[in-house]
Amino acid sequence: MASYAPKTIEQKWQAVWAEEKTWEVANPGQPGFDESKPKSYVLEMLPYPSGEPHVGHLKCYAVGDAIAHFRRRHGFEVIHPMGYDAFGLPAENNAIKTGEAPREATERSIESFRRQFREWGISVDWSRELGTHTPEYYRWTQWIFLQLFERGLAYRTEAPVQWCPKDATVLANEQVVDGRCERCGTEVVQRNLEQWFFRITDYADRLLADFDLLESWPEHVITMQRNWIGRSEGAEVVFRCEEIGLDFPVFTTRPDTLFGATFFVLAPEHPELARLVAGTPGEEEVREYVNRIARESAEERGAEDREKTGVPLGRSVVNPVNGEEIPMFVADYVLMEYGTGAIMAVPGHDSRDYEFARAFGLPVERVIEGEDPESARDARGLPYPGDGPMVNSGRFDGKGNREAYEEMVEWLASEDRGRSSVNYRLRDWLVSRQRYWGAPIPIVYCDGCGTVPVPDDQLPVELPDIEDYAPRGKSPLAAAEDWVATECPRCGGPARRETDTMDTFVDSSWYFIRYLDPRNSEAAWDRAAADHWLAVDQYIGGVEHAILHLMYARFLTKALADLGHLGVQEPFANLFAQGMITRDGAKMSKSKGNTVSPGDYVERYGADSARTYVCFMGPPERGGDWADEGVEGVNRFLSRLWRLCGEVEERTEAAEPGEGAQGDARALLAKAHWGIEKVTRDFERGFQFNTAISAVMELVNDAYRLKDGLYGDPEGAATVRFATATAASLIFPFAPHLGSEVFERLTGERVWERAWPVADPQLLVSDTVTLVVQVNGKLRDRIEAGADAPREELLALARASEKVAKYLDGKEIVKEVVVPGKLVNLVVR
RNA sequence: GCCGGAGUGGCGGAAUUGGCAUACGCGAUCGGCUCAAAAUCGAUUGCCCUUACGGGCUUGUGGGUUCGAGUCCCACCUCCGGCACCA
Repeated sequence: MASYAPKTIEQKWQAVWAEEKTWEVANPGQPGFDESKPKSYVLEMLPYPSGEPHVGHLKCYAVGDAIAHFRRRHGFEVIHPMGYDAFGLPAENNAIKTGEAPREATERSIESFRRQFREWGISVDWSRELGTHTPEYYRWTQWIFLQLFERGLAYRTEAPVQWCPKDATVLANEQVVDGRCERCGTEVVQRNLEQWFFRITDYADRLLADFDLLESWPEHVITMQRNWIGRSEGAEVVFRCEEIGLDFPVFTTRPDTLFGATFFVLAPEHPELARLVAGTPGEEEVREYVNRIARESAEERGAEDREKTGVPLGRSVVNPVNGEEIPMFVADYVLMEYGTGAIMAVPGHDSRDYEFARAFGLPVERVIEGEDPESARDARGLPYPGDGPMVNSGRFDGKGNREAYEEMVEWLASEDRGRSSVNYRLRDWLVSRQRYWGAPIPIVYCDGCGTVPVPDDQLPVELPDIEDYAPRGKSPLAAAEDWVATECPRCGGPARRETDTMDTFVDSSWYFIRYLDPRNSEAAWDRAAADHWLAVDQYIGGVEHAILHLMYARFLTKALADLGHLGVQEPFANLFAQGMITRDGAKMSKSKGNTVSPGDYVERYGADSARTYVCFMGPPERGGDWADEGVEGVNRFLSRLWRLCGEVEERTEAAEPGEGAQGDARALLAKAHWGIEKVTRDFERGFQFNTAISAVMELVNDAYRLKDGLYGDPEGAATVRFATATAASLIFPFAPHLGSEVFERLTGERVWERAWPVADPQLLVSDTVTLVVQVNGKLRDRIEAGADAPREELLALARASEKVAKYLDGKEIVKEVVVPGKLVNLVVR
C-alpha cells in the first residue's frame, strides 16, 4: 500500500462532499427538510477576509467543525454556514496606497479564503455563503438601521469622537489603543462632530439581566461585559451656584458621605465652565488650563501616575444637606463622559479627592468612623472607603452609613434636591464612520423636510464607485457629487445623501440571522426560518471579541425582538472562546516576521494534520505556542493509522468481533470501547480535544503492539479491524478525510452517515484491578486483585506482600484504609 | 489598584469524587532494518544517591486539614489576559 498521501485522499473526499452537497440543510417547508431531527446551529465567527487565512482561523474552524461533525453523528440536523465580514479598513487603506478598488482586493481575499476553507475540508453549507459587502446583504443592514431609526433607537447628535490628525479621520474606540491610532501610532485627539448613534444604553439593564438566559458562556467573558457596561447605583444630587443661579447635578455612589463634601469639581469640557468664570479675575487661568488639557492626548491624560492638577474657579456651590458653601474647581481627573461631568469631592472618603485636597491644601473631613486606623494613610485614618457609623453628619450621626445612605436619598428626594439614580460606563454605540468601504447610512437631508429616511423600496443605497479614497476629514463619498445630490423621498425637492457609512460591527451583528435565509430578496429573513434555527447553539470565536462584537450582537437581537422580527432575546446560547496561538511565545505579526501560514502546512502535511494539531496542542480555550515538531508528530500519528489500515485491510476480513474475545483480543476490544468513552466524554466536557486525540493515539498504539499476535485467529483479526475502524471513526471530527478513507476501506461505509459509536459498559470494567498498597500513605506494592474482591481479601493480599512486610516488621497496625477496587493503606506505628 | 486565568519533567501538556503524579505528543539516548541516510519498527527517558539490589525526593513558596493533597483551607511569590482617575 502506498504511503500516506494526504493530498490525494483529501481531494477525493472534498470532491464527494462538494458534488453530493453533503453538508447542506434545508429550511422548514423546503424540499429535503427533515423535521424528525432536532436542530443544532453551530457557528464560528465569520472571518474578515484580508490576504490569507492565518492559524487563528484554522483553529477556530477546526474546533467548530469537530463540534459540527460530532453533533451530526448524534442525530442533529446541523446548520453550519460560512461568510465574510468584508467591509473594513484594511481594504480601504490598501486602496489609498495603491488605488485598487476595495471591492476588487476584497473579492480576491474572499476567493483565497474560500479556496483554503475548502482545502481544509470544513463541513460548510456553501449554499448559504454570504459577504457583508454585497448590495444583497447591506440592503438589509440598511433596513435594520431604518428600523432602529423609526423607533428612535438610531439618532444623530454632536459628540466628542477620537480623531487621528495624521489620517485625518475619526476612529472607532476599538481602533484607539492606549490613546494612539492603531494604524499609524499617532496620538489621537477629541473632536466634536455630528454622529449617528444606536441607543444601546437603553438596553444596559437587559444586557446585564439576560446573562441568566445564557446556557454556557465563559465566566470571564460575562465579567468583561459586566465591567464594560459598568452599572453603578447611587444618587443624583443637585448643588446650586447662587452667584450665577445655576444648578449642578452630580452623580455619586456615596450619598452617605454628603456631609463630607468640602469642594466641588467640574470636568474641563463642562459646558457651563465659560459662563461660570466669565468676567472673573481667574478667567484667563481657567481658559489656559482648559486649552492645555484639550491639547493633551488621551494617553497623557490617562497616564497611571499622573499628578492631580486643576484651577480654582472663584465660585462656590451650596451643599444641599447642610447649606455649606464649598469652592468650585476645574480639574482633569473629572471626566465629562461619565455621570454629569461634575462631582462633589469628599476627600475624607475618596482617595482621588483626597489627593486633590492634599495638592491644593483643602480641608479633609471625616463623616464615617473607620474601624482600623492602623491601615490608613494619615493619622486620622483618611481617606476611609469602608463602612461604619456616621459622624459630623447632623441628624445622621450614630447611624450606620448604609442606613444613612437610604435616608439621605429619601430626604433629598423630598426636598427635590436629588433622587436615587443609576449610571453606566457604557456609552451609546457610535455607528457612523467617515469612510468609504462600508454600508452607506440610508438617510437623506432635505432643506424642507429635514432628516428623511430612504424608503424601504429604494434600498439598497448603493455604494458608488469612486476614484480617490483618501480621507480628508469627511467621508470620501462626499466627493461623489452625482451620488450625493438626490431627490427628497418625501417632497421630491433637491436633497443630499448622508455620506457617512456604518461601522462594520453593524454588519457582523446580524449575519448569523441572514445565514438562515440568505437568498431572500423580499425580507431580511423569513420569520419561520429564524424561529426554527435560532438561537445559535454553539458559537465559537476568539476572546478578543468578548466585549464589542458579542455585546453589539446581543443588543441588536434584543432590539429586533422588540420590533417583532425575532423570537429570541439572546443570539448565542453557548459560547466557546478559543485561545490565541503564538509563535516563539509572541503574538504573530508581520512586523515580527513570526507568522505561520496554514497553507504551507496544509501543503506539506495535509489539512488533516494541520487541523488535528491545532486541536491537540493544548486545551482549545487556552492559547498555545505553534511548534513545527508538533505538526510533524500529529502527521506521524495519522501516517501510523494509515499504515495500520493498509495492513489490516490485507490481513483481516471485514467482521464484527464476537462476544467471546479473550486475552489480547479482549484487551484491544476493551481499549477501543475505552477510547469511544473517553473521546465522547471529552467532547461533552467542554471540548477537551487534546485529550480526546491522545486517547485515539493510545488506541492506535495498542493496536500496533497487539496486532501481530492477533492476525492468526479470526476473532483476533476481527478485533484488530474493529479497533482500527473505531480509531478512524473517533478521529473523523478532527481529520475528516483520513477518517472517511480508513473507515470506508475497513467497513465499506461512510463514516459521517454512521451514528457516533457508543461504548459497551461491560467492556469498560475489567475483572481484575491493580491494587495499590500503601504503608503510611507511601506506595509500597502493586498487586493484581479481583475487581470485586471484598475488603478482607484485599487486606489479606496486602499483608501477604513481601515488599510490604518489611515496612510492617516490628510495627503495630493502627488503622487499615481500604478503597475497594483501588487501594489499601496500612497505617503503622 | 481592581477583576479574571495559570504555575506539574528538557518542552507542549495529562491526572473522574481527595486514592498509582508525569497519560499522549515533542525532544533525547540505544537497538533492529539499510552499503548508508531518511523513513519506519522496538526499547529507555522526572530528579538525587547507589556498580547493583534498593532507597530518598518531587506538582511556584510556606503553613494547615486528612490514613492519604497536584486536587481542599490559610498566607505569600511569579507569570499571562482584561479594565483602569468611572465619582
